[in-house]
Amino acid sequence: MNKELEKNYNPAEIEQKLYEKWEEKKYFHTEADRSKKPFTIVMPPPNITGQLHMGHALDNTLQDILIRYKRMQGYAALWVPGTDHASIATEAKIVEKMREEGITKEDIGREKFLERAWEWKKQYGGRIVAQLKKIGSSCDWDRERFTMDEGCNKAVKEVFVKLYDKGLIYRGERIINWCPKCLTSISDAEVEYEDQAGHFWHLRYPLKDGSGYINLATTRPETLLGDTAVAVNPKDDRYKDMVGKMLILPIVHREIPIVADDYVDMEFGTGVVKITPAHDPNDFEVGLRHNLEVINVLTEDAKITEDYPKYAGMDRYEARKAIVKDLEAEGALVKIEDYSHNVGTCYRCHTTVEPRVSKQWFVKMQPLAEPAIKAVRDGRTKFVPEHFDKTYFHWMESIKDWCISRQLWWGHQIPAFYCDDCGEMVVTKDDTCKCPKCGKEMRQDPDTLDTWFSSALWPFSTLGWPEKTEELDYFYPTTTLVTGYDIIFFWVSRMIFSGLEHMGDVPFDTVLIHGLVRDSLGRKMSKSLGNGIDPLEVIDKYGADALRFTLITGNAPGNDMRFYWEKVEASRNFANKVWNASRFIMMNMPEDSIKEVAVADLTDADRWILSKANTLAKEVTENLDKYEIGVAAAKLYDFIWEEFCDWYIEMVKPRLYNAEDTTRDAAMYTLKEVLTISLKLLHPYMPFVTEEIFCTLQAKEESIMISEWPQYTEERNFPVEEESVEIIKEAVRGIRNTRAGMNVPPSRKAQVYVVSDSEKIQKIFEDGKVFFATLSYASDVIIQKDKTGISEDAVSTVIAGATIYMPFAELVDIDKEIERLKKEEEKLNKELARVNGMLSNEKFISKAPEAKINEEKEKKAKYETMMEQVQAQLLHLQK
RNA sequence: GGGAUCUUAGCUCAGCUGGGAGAGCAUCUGCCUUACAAGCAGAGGGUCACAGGUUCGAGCCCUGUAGGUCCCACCA
Repeated sequence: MNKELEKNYNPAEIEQKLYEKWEEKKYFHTEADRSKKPFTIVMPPPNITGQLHMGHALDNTLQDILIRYKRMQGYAALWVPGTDHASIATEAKIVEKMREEGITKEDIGREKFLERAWEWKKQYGGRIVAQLKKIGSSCDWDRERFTMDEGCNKAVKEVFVKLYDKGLIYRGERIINWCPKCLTSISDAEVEYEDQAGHFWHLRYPLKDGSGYINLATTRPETLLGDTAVAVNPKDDRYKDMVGKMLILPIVHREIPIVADDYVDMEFGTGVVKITPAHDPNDFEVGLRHNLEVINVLTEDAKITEDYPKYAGMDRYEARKAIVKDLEAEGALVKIEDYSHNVGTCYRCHTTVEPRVSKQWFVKMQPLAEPAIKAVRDGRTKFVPEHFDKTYFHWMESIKDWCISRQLWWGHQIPAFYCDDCGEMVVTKDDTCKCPKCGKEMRQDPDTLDTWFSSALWPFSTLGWPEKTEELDYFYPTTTLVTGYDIIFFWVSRMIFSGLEHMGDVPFDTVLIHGLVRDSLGRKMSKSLGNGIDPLEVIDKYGADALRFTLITGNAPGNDMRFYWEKVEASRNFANKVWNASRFIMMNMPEDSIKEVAVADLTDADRWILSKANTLAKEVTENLDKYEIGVAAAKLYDFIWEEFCDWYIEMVKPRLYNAEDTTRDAAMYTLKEVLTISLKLLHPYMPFVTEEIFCTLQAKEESIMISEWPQYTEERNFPVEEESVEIIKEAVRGIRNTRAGMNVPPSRKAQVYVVSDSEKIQKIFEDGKVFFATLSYASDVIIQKDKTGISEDAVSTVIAGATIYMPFAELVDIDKEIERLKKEEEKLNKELARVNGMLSNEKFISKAPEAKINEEKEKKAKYETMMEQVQAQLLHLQK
């Protein structure tokens, strides 16, 4: 024994050390190298306010697996990391912190506020980066970016000015979604709808001429203050005569008209809608069509304005109560109904959003969306799983203009300047601007841009755009984008149209979509529920490899998964299995290096496992190329644990323990070879254990990270040997089964007779005698062509072409043995019935592919011989 | 209202282009066999939601039904 590993794998001690080594050696750094093919991933930038959660852990594990795999395959594999300034989230946190100190934004002013924000960034921006390192992310930290760094700022301005000049960015007074808590506009995508229990207040508005009333219902009585009309459907006979008449608005006692508009659904309610253009997007549209006045009744924090002294200063819900009370007093309230409806809330703070008319900046979406839809339709960008393209199309096809201005300070300030004297406006990349008309210093628009405006440029801004860099030329378009389905709208779609618009090409070939990590009850992990599991805690307890493996196994792309500690434990056990198999191999490794062994000197068992490993390399590679990451992981798990550890290592033990064995070198060679292949294939999934073992095993090599990815080769394909070993495995399983059924402990060895008249089978067992004996707990293996000399009461097991007998000294329970054989007979009968059914079906014979037919014929022959053997044995025992 | 997706063992989930139902955990029975008890050898357990259809053949493809999850949508 020359190299020693501890009995159990202890990740804590190893991970930190290895990560530091990798960073030091610059393995993560990638240059544009024309002799290689590029493989590029840009990391979805986590928010600087954020802490690593399971979503990040999953997202980054997937990316790291792909990057490590491609790097080993010899690609110039670049993974660009970075963080997002997250304007609204960060600003909210800073404001909150200031509130605790008793100060407001306005108290300190924009400049001082931004100083605080940068301070915050300095303090917390690094936190998430450190956490990403903990899970083993092999990103190129030399290229780390920030959405508000100099380069990104430049890109943002460039894009803004370019789109403005093309007429694709405009400023206008529109009704937008306003968050009364964050005090900013938000885009349509940032509104989350939730069902809320509310009421339907049925009101009646009197006609001015005193000829009666019109009944209508509303969920928001307080907006009545801003009503400037009532609308009915033009086809509605009930109200035909009333169109054009005037109503007296209750409480306010303003005269408002009855207008006819198609928007009104005759079937719904009374078929009458009150129109409040300032506080409802549909009403706004109706207002535009009928030239109605827009009366704003709410302040920016959703309180009634000074225009209505009785309610001034009340927030919208207080005002609602007061107004309902007054309506009742005035006799305008008909009835109140319970009603559940969909209410828009702010995706950040979940305050009910208030539609509000204001002057904002917008991106004109139609011209940008069209090529973006086409790009995905043409397959220039593919979603995995594919069906997410439907989500994308649906959104893109019904997209409205994107409100990009925010009434926030933390972010990219809009590069538009106004002249306070003459009202001139200039959009420019310059930091300051003089009025082209009157020469006066202009004032920059105080608003900032939506956070997603800068992240939309991420795939090219991080590579140097708008400069023409070598990186941009070489690494763009990026290869794969890995992200959750929850941000297809926010981010993926915007990157696609931005890439097409500014780079003239899609930003990535493939979008790999993953689901959410939920708790063990299937609930979303959330702060408010307190059910979140900290990935760092998992790493501390079980290691990063175990966490990574847990997150990607047993899960198909795009599907949500549940987090179970038991699953982490199973993954940890797997890491430990790999560790111990390696430990075993190294314990038996000779001091001097292992000899190269010629193929001719390999035993069937060696060829069998080499062949299996060879196939594994092929399959894992194919699976990874198809983004079937979980499937590949399962294959690795099965191969390493079952084939390699439970079978091959056990097969090889007698050869290792016997110094005289002439095939000892071949065994050592094969063990090391298969272990190395396994480690390499496993490395993208479990980078730490594999590196630690690899460096001990392959003393001459620097790191598994930069070693070569195993490739399938014809020379390692041994179908004949595979078949032979599988026959012996079948015999071993039969023997173990028989023994277990009789409760014979492994320590109780027995003679094992292999009886077969097939020379081929005799030879297989002759060649595999050494390991067959160990695996079947045999004291001795005797191979012969008939039953000569085998005790009458020997128990048996049947495989195709051979019957295996185990005479035990003591009496065995004959009845039990008969019962077991009968069960066997029954099973074979069923199989034969199935095969015969197929083969006697004329249509099957005429239509099924020939290979399939032959396969079934072979099975039939096999079952028939087995059946004969079982029946012979039964007959013998029943005598 | 539209769309997506799911329904497979007690639980959580895999199942690639249609060709004899799998894993992990749990349960049961034996084993401290000198790599690993975080282990080894066995066992039990499934009308693949339901109903049709296509096919020689369906967990997989098509249609419908039921239930769950999610997304989108202006029904006041």
